[in-house]
Amino acid sequence: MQQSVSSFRRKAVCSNCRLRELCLPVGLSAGEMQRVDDISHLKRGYARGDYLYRSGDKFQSLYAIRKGSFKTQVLHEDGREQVTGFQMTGEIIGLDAICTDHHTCDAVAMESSEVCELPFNKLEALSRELPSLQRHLHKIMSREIVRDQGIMLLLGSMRAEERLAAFLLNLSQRLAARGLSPTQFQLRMSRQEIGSYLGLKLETVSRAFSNFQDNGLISVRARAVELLDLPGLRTLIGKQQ
Amino acid sequence: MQQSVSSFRRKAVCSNCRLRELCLPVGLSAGEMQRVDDISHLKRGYARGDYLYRSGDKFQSLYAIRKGSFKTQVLHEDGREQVTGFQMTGEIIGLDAICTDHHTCDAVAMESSEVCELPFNKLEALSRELPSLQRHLHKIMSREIVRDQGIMLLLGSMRAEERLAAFLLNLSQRLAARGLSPTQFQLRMSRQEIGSYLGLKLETVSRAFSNFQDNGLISVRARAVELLDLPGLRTLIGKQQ
DNA sequence: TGACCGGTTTGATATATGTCAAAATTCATG
DNA sequence: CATGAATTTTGACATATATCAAACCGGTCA
Repeated sequence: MQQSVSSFRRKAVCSNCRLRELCLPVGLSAGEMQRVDDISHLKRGYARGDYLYRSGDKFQSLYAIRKGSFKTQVLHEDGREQVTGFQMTGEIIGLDAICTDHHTCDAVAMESSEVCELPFNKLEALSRELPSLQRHLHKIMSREIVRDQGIMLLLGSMRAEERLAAFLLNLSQRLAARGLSPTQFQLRMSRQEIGSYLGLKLETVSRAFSNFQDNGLISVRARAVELLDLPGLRTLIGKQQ
Repeated sequence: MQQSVSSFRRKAVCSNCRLRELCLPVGLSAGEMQRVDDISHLKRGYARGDYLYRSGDKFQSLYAIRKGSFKTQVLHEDGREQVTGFQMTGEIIGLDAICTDHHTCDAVAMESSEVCELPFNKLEALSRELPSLQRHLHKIMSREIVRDQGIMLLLGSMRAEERLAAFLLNLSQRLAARGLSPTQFQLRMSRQEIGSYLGLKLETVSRAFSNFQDNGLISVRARAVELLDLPGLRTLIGKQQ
């Protein structure tokens, strides 16, 4: 299942993977962009539940999500597992694996998805030639560190409803950045997965959703969410105790 | 206070900052090592409480801790602050700032400390020339991402005593890697700071310490800690509920 | 040495979230 | 459209951790 995926290489065609719009939007000339395209190749046909990679897999490539979305999760020895992130179109996935040459988490498709595979050796070689690519790669890695710190803050010092509000606002902002509706969307993940990500039990997540709805902040039916009061959600965050 | 620090440049002297032993232990020839030394310079005289950098400061350099230890902390708008890490000798600090060109957290000395400043532009230029340096830099950034994911797991799914056990074992392991006693050491941080890092209140941290002591796992008096039963501490982690 | 002062420990109590269980809803399938 | 499985919601109750408060300790400075 994991490998039931067709893989194309179209050396000649620019924006093979639409990297331009996706993950490398800055500072590269058309010619430089072409060279990144040349080393990347498209992988299509990931269905909900398919693994992009598994914890322990040999590290070869980074992946730019071209369509769809993935979740990443780490498994503790004792069976506990935790979702460490939800990634959507345009985001880069696989950075965790560089340090050990093996992936440290699973990446699982949450819907029908496509990715651009970026062989890391080639990406490194190219970034030695192209300083702006090099800098961009560093920024992507740094952004991941900052993102993780934000989640640490969330997990370490926010209460349940603050966490959910922060989560919804973050989703909203990322959708907006992609030109999608920032107030009306379909969640791709279950209450269980949201809870795992936010360090909460699924019942707590569900109650927080209901509570937001009762207070007119959102409208929610199963996975269909509408954010009715963005400022209201924002002020929720930071309410100590 | 922050800038009451003397800064030396010793171009000619190799291992200016003992980078060899510190943070770049692999894959570089002596000559290559020398070139890293050449771009770095030592900054000494940080006392407990001194800032290495503050959130918002312009990003210029990474820092390799040469002596002593630092904590990093992020501040939420509403005044909440959270410790995101404790860094000790040989560790690299400042990676968060690359993505925005500004630091996103404070770095504060926890004791008398020294660092090697590594101007990032020069480090990037050099790593374009030296593939093994480039790879090493990527590994350092990736390791930080993996470390953060571990903390997310800790904050998201461990209970108070598991968190403290994980914290103590992590300290122990890092001390061992530096040839220091892994079972007997002086904590550099307060219960408050440990609590902030672990997402707990200081009283909860204190109770967990006492509890470990009552169970013969550790011996603790204020900041002096002795780990008496490492396997016991390890089995503590993973005890669901 | 003594007296402070910040940090730490301990106790009593409150509360947010977890747990368990059942009902309700949504989704997939034939 | 009907059936059943999976997910979500809701309720009652349990519990881990937070909160508040007081006592205790250890290092610092006169």
